[in-house]
Order: sequence, then C-alpha cells, then structure tokens
Amino acid sequence: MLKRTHYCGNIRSDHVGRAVVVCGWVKSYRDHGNLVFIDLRDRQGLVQLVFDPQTQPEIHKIARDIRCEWVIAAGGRIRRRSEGMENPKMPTGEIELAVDQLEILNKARTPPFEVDDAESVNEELRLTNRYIDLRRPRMQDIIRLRHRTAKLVRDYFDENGFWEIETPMLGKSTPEGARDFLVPSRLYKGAFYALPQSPQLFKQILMVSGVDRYFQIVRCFRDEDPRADRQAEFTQIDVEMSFVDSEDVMKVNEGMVARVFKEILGVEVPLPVRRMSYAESVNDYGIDRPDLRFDMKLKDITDIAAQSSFKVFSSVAEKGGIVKGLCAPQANRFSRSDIEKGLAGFVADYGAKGLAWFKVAPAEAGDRLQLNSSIAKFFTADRQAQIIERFGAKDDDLILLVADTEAVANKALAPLRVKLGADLGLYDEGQFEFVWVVDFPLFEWNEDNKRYDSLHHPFTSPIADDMGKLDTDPGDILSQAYDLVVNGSEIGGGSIRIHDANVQAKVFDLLNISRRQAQQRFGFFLKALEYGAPPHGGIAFGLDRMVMLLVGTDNIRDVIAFPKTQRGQCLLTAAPGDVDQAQLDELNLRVQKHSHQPRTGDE
RNA sequence: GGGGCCGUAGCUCAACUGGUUAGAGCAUCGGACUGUCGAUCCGAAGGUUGAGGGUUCGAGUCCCUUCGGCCUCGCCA
Repeated sequence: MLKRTHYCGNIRSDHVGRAVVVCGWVKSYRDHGNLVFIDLRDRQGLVQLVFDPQTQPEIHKIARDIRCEWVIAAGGRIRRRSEGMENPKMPTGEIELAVDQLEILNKARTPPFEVDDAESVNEELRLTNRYIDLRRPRMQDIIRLRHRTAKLVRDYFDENGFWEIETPMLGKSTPEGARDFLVPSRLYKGAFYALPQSPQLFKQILMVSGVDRYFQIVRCFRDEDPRADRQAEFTQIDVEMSFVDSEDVMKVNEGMVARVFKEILGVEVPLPVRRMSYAESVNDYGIDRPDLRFDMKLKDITDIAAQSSFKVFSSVAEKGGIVKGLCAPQANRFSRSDIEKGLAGFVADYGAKGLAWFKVAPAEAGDRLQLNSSIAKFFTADRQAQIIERFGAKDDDLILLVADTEAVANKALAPLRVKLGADLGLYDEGQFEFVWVVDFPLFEWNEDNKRYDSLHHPFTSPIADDMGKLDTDPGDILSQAYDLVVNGSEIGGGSIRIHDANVQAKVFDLLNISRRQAQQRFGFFLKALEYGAPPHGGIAFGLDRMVMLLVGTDNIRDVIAFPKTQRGQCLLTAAPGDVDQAQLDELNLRVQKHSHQPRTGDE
C-alpha cells in the first residue's frame, strides 16, 4: 500500500518538485479523453491530480474508471500549474499532483446524495447516511472546531489547577427535575440505575472530598422532548470550586469563555463581563436571558393605560395585570394584516390573547407625533404623548402592546422582541453580547402544587443577608446563582451551593420534600455535608450550545457527530430497537406494549 | 399531550380548477472530446407519487387512517 506523506489540503507551492503520496476520497473527476483530472478530498481539503496518457499510459487507463467517493492513494511529483491554469478558488489551486503511482484502496457505491449538495438535502437523509454527510468540509470544520474548543477548555482549566474527574454514568434516580433515562439492573431485580442529568451531587461530594477544583466534559441525559437547540443526550462543561464566592466562580469561567472566543473566532470578550440582575432583565427584556445585541427594551405603560377609555387595558389594569410592550424602530412597513395576523398569531402561541398596536406618525398640525391605530381614539392626545415619551418613539416606529398578567405579557413579549430584532436587522451577524444574570430569586411559587420550586436547583445557596428569610419570607430570598447569557442564549449557569446540612434541610422543607423523602433521595449527600463540607460553588456550560454559537448554526444536530431526531431516534443505527426475550428475562422485565417499530436505517 | 409545515425518479424540485403515457436539472450508465476545475457535447436508463383505505367514469391532486422528518407550545430542578 502506498503510504501517505501529506494531506491533500495542506499542499502548497512550497511543495513544488517534491514527491508526495496523498490518500482520500474522489470529489470529482474530469475525463477529457486525453488528460484525466481528479480532485481528491481529505479532511484538510482538496488537491488536483493529473493523469497523463503520454507519460503514464497504464495509470491513465485505470484512472478513467475511477468514480466519485472511491478511496484512492496517489503518488507523484507536485508541480506548479502552468500560466492561466491556476484556480484561485482553491487553496491548492497553484499546484497539482502529476500522478505516477496509483492505488485504488476501495470502490464506493454511488452515494445517496451528492456530497457537494448536502446543504440542500433533506436532513433525514443526511442523518441516515451520516458518514457521507460528515465528509463535507463544512461538517468537518465543525467537528474540528468542537475538538479545538474542548481542548482549549481542558487546557484552560488544567492551567488553573482544575482536575478532570469522571463521575458515574450509572447513577441513582432523583425524581426532581427532568425525566430520567433508566437502566435496569440485572443483579438487583426490579431496581434501576438512572443516567445522569448532570453530575451535580458527585461534584459537590468531590468538594467535600477535598479536590478543591474539579471540571469535566461530560455527557448528560434528560428524557424530555428535543428542540432545535436541545438533545436528550448532550454535553456539559461541568465545573466546581471550593472556598469561593460567586465572583470567584464567574471570574474563572468568564476567563474560559473569553479564551475560547478569542482562540476560535478571534473575538475579544471584554472582561469582566457585565452583570445584570434578574429583576432588571425580566423588567427590560421579559426574560432571564436577555439578547443585548439590540436595545428595544420593554416598557410598562400600565399607569397610562389604566386611565384610558380602552376597556381591554383598563380592566386588565384593574385586575392587577399589566400593559407592557415595545417600540419597533422603523417598523411602519408592517401592514395591518402583518400585525394582526402575523405578529398577533406569534404572541398567541405564548398565551397572549391579543396584540395592540400603534403606528407613530406626525400629527397633521404642527410637528408633534401622534399614534395611529384603530384603538388610538381611546387615548387622548396627552396620553398618546405620554406613551410616545415612555417608549422614546420616533416617526415611523411601531408600538406593540400586550395586556395580560405580568407573566403572560413577558412570556409573549420576550420572543416577540427577539423575532423583531432579527426581522428588522437590529444587530450584525458575528456580534456577541455577553452578560451574567445574577440575583435570581431562590424560589418561585408553584400555584398548582401550592409549594415553592427551586428556580435553579435545590442545592443553591441563598445570599447571606437573606438566610433569615428562610423561616419568614421564602419568596423574597435572593440566591447566589448566576447564568452566563450570550445573544439571548443561556450557555452556562451555576451557583454557590448550600454547604450547611441544616440550611439544606430547611430548603427541602420549603420545596415540600419531606425529611423521609430527602433521606431516601439525597441521604448520602446530606450525610456528606455533615462531615466537613467546604463552602463551594460551580457552574455548568452547554458545550453543544457554545459550539452552535461559535459556528453560527441554530441546529444542534449540526454540532453533534451522531445526533438523534426529534423523536429520539438515531437514523443511522435505528436506535432504540428491540431486544431479545432472553435479555428481557435476564433483567426480569416484561414489555407491556410495543409502539410501532422504529425504522431500520436505510433500505 | 396540543398546534403548524412537509413527504412525487438516487438528490433538488415541477405537474393550472381532479383529466392523455407524471416532467426538468443534477447524479447514474454508455459514447465523444488535447489543460479541466460545477468541464463540455451526444445518447440511455431511471417512478407502487411515504403506506393503507375511501369518494369518483377518472386521484400525485379531494376525504379518512397511519408512518416518518422539521418547527413550535407544554415539558426541559
């Protein structure tokens, strides 16, 4: 077998005159009757091979039969292309390989889709034939970038004294949070392991163990419905530190993120990353992960709306709801139907019952601005002026308002703001705006179950000043949690943990987890806290989402080599699949009902 | 669990209101061709219109069921 000396894509004009051997896949062949050209592809790129019947008649004859995606090795001398024959479109376009040795290493069936066209091909087909899809330069760039990111992360944490420690994949189900993936135990009939939703308790126990600084790039599993940016199986950069406060954790980790963005994209992240309180974020952006690439803040106009003669607004205000909205700059071009069908339909998905609107335009007399809309008549000139002033609205702007409970209004307006930001082109692609969101409430009241839920998770520590409120005013407690948000996407979140067993017990009480339940689920952990737990805290980043941002895709499947579909299937292997009766017997399991067979890969 | 979009040749798409033998480009196969690079030119082959049922003289098109993909609400401490 010919042994490779160079990658195709790495050859440059410095190699002219050099004898080389390249290996790869045939990207295309051009047979001119006389000369045959083959573009050979490997992970580094393409190089042009030339087969000349005058000098190498035997090899030329073989080359004529070669087809796309065949695997070949070719040896020969690199030569400069003659004048006018260079191809400036390819990095190797100044040179070519005059082949005098050729080996066909493997033939290939005609691929189910053309590698060059894969961008426009049905994703289903790409996933079923992932090995072909992954040959595409774009996909290899992403895979390489993901590798480099992971490497940078490891190097960074290593330099900062962190140890990478593996934690179990087969763990104990703790039925808080997301649905677990379960693994039946053979040795203990009727008992199950759970795949980790995160290594949360293990990393805290490592702090109790005196490890001091831990990180891990780790697979996590949550059996919930996937989304464009969510897979049931995903990868976390998991971090935990001892003897630290929030600032220490944020400092180390924003350093990691800044290093990654600098090295991968050349983007300078200004440090320290700005901080914003949860309250400010929800108030101005309607959500705890603000997209700061553009302004267009939400404004509450309940006070003005309450005095209007517009019944929808005044009655919402009376019932304790709010009237809140945003002012879309230069959005005058939206037609009434765009707004009342398109945008109102959009917010309806989030539970908003309606979307009121005003177009801002100069009044007929004078240079004042006024509001135009079917409901403008319910607002006196004064109130219109107040609204215009509240939003800082200008001529040709469009004001959009939702009147509802505060929760619904925010839930609808936040995505509307993001959508309009994109539709109106209010930011540049390639712009990154980082923010730490801090001062989260520790709990939120769960009206359905009449109890508190953790906003972050049950191991999050209250801020020191609020410890006393655990007994008196739990809803008012702030936590020591922090989320790192980029362009409206949460890429990481963490907290300083509770290291005092008594405080932890109190929190479980408030979450309506009984002592007995707490013992059952977390007993091992509570016990660990009693044996000298240091103050500690940490964070976890979604590696997949980080890579999505770095490569600029909104499809998480693009950054995972072998992803699953929205119904949790691997189209390449057809997992999940049936198992033998013998396997079930050994596990003491009986299947009650079969759903339809997942399909069996291709054919 | 709910809502939306989609499924026609290997791939990407077309086929007006239901109406001849379901078309095109790319890929494939055969041939031609003296330097191409999305090669070009000539020719050929390629279809259970995702599956099943129904309405109709007649269904890719209408109706029902079902399978699958994507987006989304719920869900995701």
